[in-house]
Amino acid sequence: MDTELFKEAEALAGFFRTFVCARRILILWALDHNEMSVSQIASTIDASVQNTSQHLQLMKERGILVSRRQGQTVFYRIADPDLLQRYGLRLHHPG
Amino acid sequence: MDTELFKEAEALAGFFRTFVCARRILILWALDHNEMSVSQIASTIDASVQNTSQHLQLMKERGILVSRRQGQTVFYRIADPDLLQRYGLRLHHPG
DNA sequence: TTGGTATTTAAGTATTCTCGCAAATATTAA
DNA sequence: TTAATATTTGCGAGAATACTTAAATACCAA
Repeated sequence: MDTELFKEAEALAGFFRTFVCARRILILWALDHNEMSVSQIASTIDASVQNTSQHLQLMKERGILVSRRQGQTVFYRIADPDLLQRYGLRLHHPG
Repeated sequence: MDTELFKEAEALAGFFRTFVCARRILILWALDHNEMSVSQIASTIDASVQNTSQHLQLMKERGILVSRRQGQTVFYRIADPDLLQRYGLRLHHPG
């Protein structure tokens, strides 16, 4: 078994761990072509601000989101606009 | 928070749980355009036959793999040939 | 039937992960 | 400084999961 191959599989698996949580997928859908504050996102996905912040941090650490602060408010957005398309993450039945 | 939206996010998250395990990604790479027996796959990904069988069962239950038996041997293959492409699962640096 | 090979299943363990709660930090305004 | 708002962080409980070992099942040949 090739070690390099296993390492690449491990890296890809780690990347996909981002998408195993429904709330994080809802966050990605909310941020599709949008920038939103933490509390706006929390409200949208019906989660606590703390929990939302934890998810946002995790996705930021993995390079999936970026953030900017404006006063007291922190806005998050998707780093790569093509992310949802590239990884088949789009909502299938929008409405 | 729309319940339907949450249910779809949950379904997609469940689907992505398939890809959070390096060995399962290695299995998908091994089966790309190939059909292989359980023991062949186990040998290829350097895992026990039991563990490999468990992963194969899981992916079959989720509709990702299909199998056929020929005598004592069970062969697995990827159900949808476009799966790896559609979900960004391809090996980035093939060698 | 008996024996051999291929695969599946069951049970137990250790690790990982999400979440809620509470406390801490950051920024602004008075 | 003090108070108010927005966000982040630390901690512990409960659930989910990958792996190992051992046993069971399926099929074929003699």
